[in-house]
Amino acid sequence: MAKLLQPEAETTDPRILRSRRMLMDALARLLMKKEFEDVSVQEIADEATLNRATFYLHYADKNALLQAMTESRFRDLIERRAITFTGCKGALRAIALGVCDYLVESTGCPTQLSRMALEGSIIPIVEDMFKEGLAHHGMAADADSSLPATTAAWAVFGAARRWFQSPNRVPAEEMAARIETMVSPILFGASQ
Amino acid sequence: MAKLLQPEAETTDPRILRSRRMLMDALARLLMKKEFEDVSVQEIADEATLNRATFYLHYADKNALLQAMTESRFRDLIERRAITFTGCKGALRAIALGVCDYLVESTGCPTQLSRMALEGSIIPIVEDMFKEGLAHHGMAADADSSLPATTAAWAVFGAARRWFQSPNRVPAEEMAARIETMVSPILFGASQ
DNA sequence: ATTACTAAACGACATGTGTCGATTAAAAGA
DNA sequence: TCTTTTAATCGACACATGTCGTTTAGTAAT
Repeated sequence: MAKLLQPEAETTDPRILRSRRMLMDALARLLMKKEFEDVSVQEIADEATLNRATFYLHYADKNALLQAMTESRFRDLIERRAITFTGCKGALRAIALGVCDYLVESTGCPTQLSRMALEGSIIPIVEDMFKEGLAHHGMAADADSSLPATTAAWAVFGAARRWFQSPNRVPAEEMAARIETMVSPILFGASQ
Repeated sequence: MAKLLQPEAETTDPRILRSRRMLMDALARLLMKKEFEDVSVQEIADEATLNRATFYLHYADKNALLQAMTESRFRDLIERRAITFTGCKGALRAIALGVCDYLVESTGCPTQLSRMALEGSIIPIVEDMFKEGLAHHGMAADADSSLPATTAAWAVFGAARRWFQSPNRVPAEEMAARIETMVSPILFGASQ
């Protein structure tokens, strides 16, 4: 495993940003035609009109690209909706709805999801939002407050994933409400 | 992807059982020396004193073997403790403790866990236990009762995983109790 | 014991993976 | 403008992956 270029987005070099954007876009385009497992690094590089070696300057393998792409696009969706977890229940529902909608609009076929490791990119983001919200709400952001954040994030993702893969889906809004009901005791305590 | 032999354990042919057992044991031995990512199918086959092609008769790739091994060993642990989810809170705590202990005793180094997809094998088992328990408890095992089971399973695994990766772990028993407190409203409703 | 069945072994193949060193070219500062 | 820096390209390499057809040998039933 050779070292990559700038670890994350912490760069302003237009060449780096351009290459990463093109790789993500290329993968997104390929995923509309075939399954992730059947996409090779060579194909991604070709689709992005980049050399295969350039791919490895940025990502360790195609899974790392998938992770980065998922993270970037999920962040976009959250930002587009201007969701901030203020620590209220409504925000929890909005986040759950965001996860549901993201799965629908990003993953063509539900069967694909099972083989893709999206949890690694989505859950940490949701977790951070919960942590921020709980900190804003007065609770200190120590290890005690971050355990519920982690647990709630996994619960939300697991529920949304299950919903997305179920044959007859109820509307996303209804699912988000049910997730809120189930998950809010984790964050706010069983009393509320 | 060629088709494999008997889909799962539904075989009595001693040759098949022997090969699978040897492959799982070989992988377990190799994981004590190096990371999963650095283990090749050839190494696994050599360690198991089997031909590499024989590996592919049983598993699609090394991830599939890891999944099968994890599932088998986690089931063993549950069975050894004779845990049955009767629908009571105590059973939930026992299951949470089982997941915590499994992570400790099966995964050498916590950093390995992040790159391994164990959730795919552990969560479904926990989920099934929850479903069974809820059904026993009178609730019908329809889609409505299985959503909490899924959600709770993800929550338990996420919390246990976080605990396992944290630097200064509290005792597993204490963690199991905290998981029980957080997760039980998902299964039993926020009222109880 | 003979037979039918089929898992395991073996060698070989095309393709994909990850890395390397050397070269070219684009970005940014003097 | 010139210079420095470093990303991108290119060809090549050793190795891993997944599959195939054939042969060997273990299993189970007659």
